[in-house]
Amino acid sequence: MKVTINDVAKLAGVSMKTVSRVINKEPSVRKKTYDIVMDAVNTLNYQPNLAARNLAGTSSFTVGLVYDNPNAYYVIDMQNGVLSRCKEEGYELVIHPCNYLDGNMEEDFKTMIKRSRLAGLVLTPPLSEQNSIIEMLDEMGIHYVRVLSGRPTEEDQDTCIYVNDYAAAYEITSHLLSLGHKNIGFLCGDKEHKSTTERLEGYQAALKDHSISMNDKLIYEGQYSFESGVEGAKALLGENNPNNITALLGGNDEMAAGALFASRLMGIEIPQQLSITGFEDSPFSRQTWPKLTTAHQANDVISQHAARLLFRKTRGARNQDKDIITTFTPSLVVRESSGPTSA
Amino acid sequence: MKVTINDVAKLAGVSMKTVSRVINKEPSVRKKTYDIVMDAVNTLNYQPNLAARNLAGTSSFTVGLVYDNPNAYYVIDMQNGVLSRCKEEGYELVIHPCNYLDGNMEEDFKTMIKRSRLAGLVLTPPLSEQNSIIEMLDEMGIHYVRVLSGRPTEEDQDTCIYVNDYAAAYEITSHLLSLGHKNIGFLCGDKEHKSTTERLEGYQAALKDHSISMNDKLIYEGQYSFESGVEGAKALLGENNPNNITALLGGNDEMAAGALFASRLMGIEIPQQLSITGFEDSPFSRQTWPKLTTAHQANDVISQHAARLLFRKTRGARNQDKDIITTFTPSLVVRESSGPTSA
DNA sequence: AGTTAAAATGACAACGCTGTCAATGTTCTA
DNA sequence: TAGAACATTGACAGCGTTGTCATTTTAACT
Repeated sequence: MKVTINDVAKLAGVSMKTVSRVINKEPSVRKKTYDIVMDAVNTLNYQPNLAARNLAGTSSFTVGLVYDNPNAYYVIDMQNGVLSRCKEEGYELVIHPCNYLDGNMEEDFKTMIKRSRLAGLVLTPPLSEQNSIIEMLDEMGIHYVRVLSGRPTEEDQDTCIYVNDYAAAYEITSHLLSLGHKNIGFLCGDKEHKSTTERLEGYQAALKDHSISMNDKLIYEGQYSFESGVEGAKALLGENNPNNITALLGGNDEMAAGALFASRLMGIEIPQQLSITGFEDSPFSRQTWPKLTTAHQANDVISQHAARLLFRKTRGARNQDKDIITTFTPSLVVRESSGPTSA
Repeated sequence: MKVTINDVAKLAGVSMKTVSRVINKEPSVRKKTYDIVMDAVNTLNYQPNLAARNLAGTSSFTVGLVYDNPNAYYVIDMQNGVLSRCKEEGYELVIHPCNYLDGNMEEDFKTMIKRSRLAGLVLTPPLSEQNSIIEMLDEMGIHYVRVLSGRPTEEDQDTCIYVNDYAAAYEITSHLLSLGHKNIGFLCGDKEHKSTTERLEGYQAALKDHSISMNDKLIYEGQYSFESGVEGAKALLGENNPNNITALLGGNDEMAAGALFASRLMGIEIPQQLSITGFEDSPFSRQTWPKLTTAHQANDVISQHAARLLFRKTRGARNQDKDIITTFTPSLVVRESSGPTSA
């Protein structure tokens, strides 16, 4: 029933070690031998045992995905992306949700790493921005790849995948400007997050390029949550909309949905009286009324590339994956929540 | 740097095997010895190596979570529940998203199982309902626990966790009835799913108990998706609401949100002209306008118990966890989407 | 063909743990 | 208090791989 490397070796008439070489795609195996072994592998439907591989080898076949993002859609997409690569490469995925508020995160990490020696980690924002964590990992000598909000100017192209929120925010803002909006509010996330400042800067740059002066009163800092979107919209639009805002940029889809909700409460018609945009294009940007104009972020693709980058690092020479994209720019998706100014 | 069982044994002045006994909580270790060993474990901060354990032992320390549910919130909750138990018990979790449409699911399963021998699987609906899968697992001799929609009448209390959708649907329907609604529509999911038929029966039972006759025209079969919720609401309410429906039961929160969306399109005020209810209490039932009345389903708790049940099976005598709940009934949460009939 | 270097393969000991079974200690019985 | 019965511990092999290093085969030269 259970097929081991020995069974394959016997059937192929070679040594155990040669089979090992074949399944690890090591060089210096004659083509002919390779084929014979692969035939045996296929006939027996052999699957190398992960535990044995992890135990015996210097490198491991387990990668970890670490996240502290409360957004379920985001997490699932990241998981699926990494998982799809893992499957192809014969790796196993260990997921590690965590909470930056928990003081013992460091301990937690160490435990995880001791228990199953890891090939490396994929870190997702906002946790991937925490320098203390990066330092710890460096100290421990753990490989990792970070998914970060940022612009391709930087050069850690070996350990980072960038999501260019700046450019995306610029594009969304430009979209609103082209619809005639002048007073555009921004419901941004927590400023601790890099994505927030990136998106904010993109927004500001677009305004500047259209010669529109900045107004801090149009910016509300929330926490990327639905609730804070509600609060933000109320704060910016309340008391008869003193700043005459005609469009609202949501820091993400949830905040935009919150703004939509608040608009309903205040009797504001969307998009006739107010345009609202989201960010991320999570499924629920299509499940609001009206559907949200947003920036599509291909999280599954992003995480696939993160995994590929990790594998490239991990396996050094054996794997020189060249087509890894390290910068992604979310792209504008126009739906019903944005429209021309009525004025 | 790397602490092994041998280091602990040396420090404690006992044999490797005794340390093994302690960390596995085997009986027949003298209290005094146990304490000495545990002291050594703590001083060295020892973490048993999972790969070695899996390789050497007859039982494994890896459990799998299998799902084919597209609902991200649901999946995350299930993951977190199982994960929290795994952490406590020193197990590792391997997640396995899959697609029942894929023909090669069986192969996929086998591969996963061969690669890392598993202690067992937690199966979630609707995949947990597929008899072919259960048979396959039985054949392969793999332990599993199924999370299923159903009522506690059945007796597989050793391998199943039931979610009593029947009772929950009964409760929601009763809620609507008590608000004065007589013509209550039902936007149900795919009838292939057990949850659909359970919810449908609960709805029908409630109507019956209130002496309201059934009307098939009030039932629309969708696919538990937002889109099908939109379609269903249009179908039932279109052409001037021929059946004079005043309340709509959504098969889940997404369908309810779809119905909400459709109502907007049709100019129907919620809840003044129409009450709409969801099912599951996923985060987005709080992110619609108005917020959804729904049935709260504690998915994380459910999956924790599923994991506990699996561990009990797996470890036989060593673990006689007695407080495992095997039946959960989602409970009514009243929000703004339901109200009294205007009539 | 004879030599040498390089490429391809194999033998065997790890990896860190658990299972088996034998060897001790301990407690109880008569 | 001897002897049996049981509780506690330890020695050692083996889980299925990979790393190391020795050996054989092939290719590349004179």
